[in-house]
Amino acid sequence: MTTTVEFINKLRNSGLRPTKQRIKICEVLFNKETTFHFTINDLVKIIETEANEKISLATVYNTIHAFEKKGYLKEIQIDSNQSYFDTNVTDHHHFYDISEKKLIDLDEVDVGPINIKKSIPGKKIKSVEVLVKLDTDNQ
Amino acid sequence: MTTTVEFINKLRNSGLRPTKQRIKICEVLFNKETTFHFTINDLVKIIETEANEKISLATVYNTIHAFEKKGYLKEIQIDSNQSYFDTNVTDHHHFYDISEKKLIDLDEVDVGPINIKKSIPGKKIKSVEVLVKLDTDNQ
DNA sequence: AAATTATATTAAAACCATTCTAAACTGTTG
DNA sequence: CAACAGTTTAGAATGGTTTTAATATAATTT
Repeated sequence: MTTTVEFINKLRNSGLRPTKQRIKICEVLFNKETTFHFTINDLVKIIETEANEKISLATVYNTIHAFEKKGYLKEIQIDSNQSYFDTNVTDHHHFYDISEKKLIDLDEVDVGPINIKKSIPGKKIKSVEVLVKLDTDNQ
Repeated sequence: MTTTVEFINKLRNSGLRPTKQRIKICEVLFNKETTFHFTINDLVKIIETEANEKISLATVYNTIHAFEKKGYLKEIQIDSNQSYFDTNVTDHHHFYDISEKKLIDLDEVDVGPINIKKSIPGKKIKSVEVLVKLDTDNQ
């Protein structure tokens, strides 16, 4: 449980003005028991229902991108035309359930270490992402 | 080197009518020394310059999706708003060079086996994709 | 606490990759 | 060759995301 004041400080410390909209989005994203995955559309709906408020789409996009840049969110890319975001910013991989269009976290131990043996001169590895696609198992 | 007749047979055998456009796209995609990665935009440009022909965008999309469904192409998803395709349909992973927006193949041996230790009831693993993002290495 | 400045929000328009539409065209089959 | 089913096409539509430029709000200065 994080208080509004703590979100305000967190925002200010990151150089983001603690506006009403940003605080609301913080509360919606970072006051959950567990981390979760969402699309922008999901988030807008959550804000409308859970918080019974309306934040313009542009602001939602701006805020999410600002939070991502600050490292409070991670973007995950799937074979889809929309972006998924994850409030779990620790290093981990994902299942993607194709039929339900849902992401499921994989712990580091579920995948094991991945050691990339090839390297490209002048380039360094920024991230290693594993995406495991799941299908319905009809025997 | 594959002849036009061979492409015609390949198409017919897959239940795809060998139209002028599909044959041309086969030649552009599958008559190269090596496999490669491309976007729809890349492909349209290649057709226009290399083959000096014009195929409507809708046809290019239709054909690429048909080829993908038949297993002649693989789609690769990157943190981008456009799809990449790969003429290399063997099991392999990728580097993604962020600054150059280019994909580079990783052989199976460059990554090693990945053993997913978690499973979801009623779901089976359809694919395991590793994407290694590369940044410029300025020491 | 008012005035000033800098930043954020907003609705609506623009953007752009992709898909759809429906009319014209082409390969196939008998 | 006629008839049919599948294919191509230009242009319109779609939908997620970004831009615009006017308005509002937070921070800073006076």
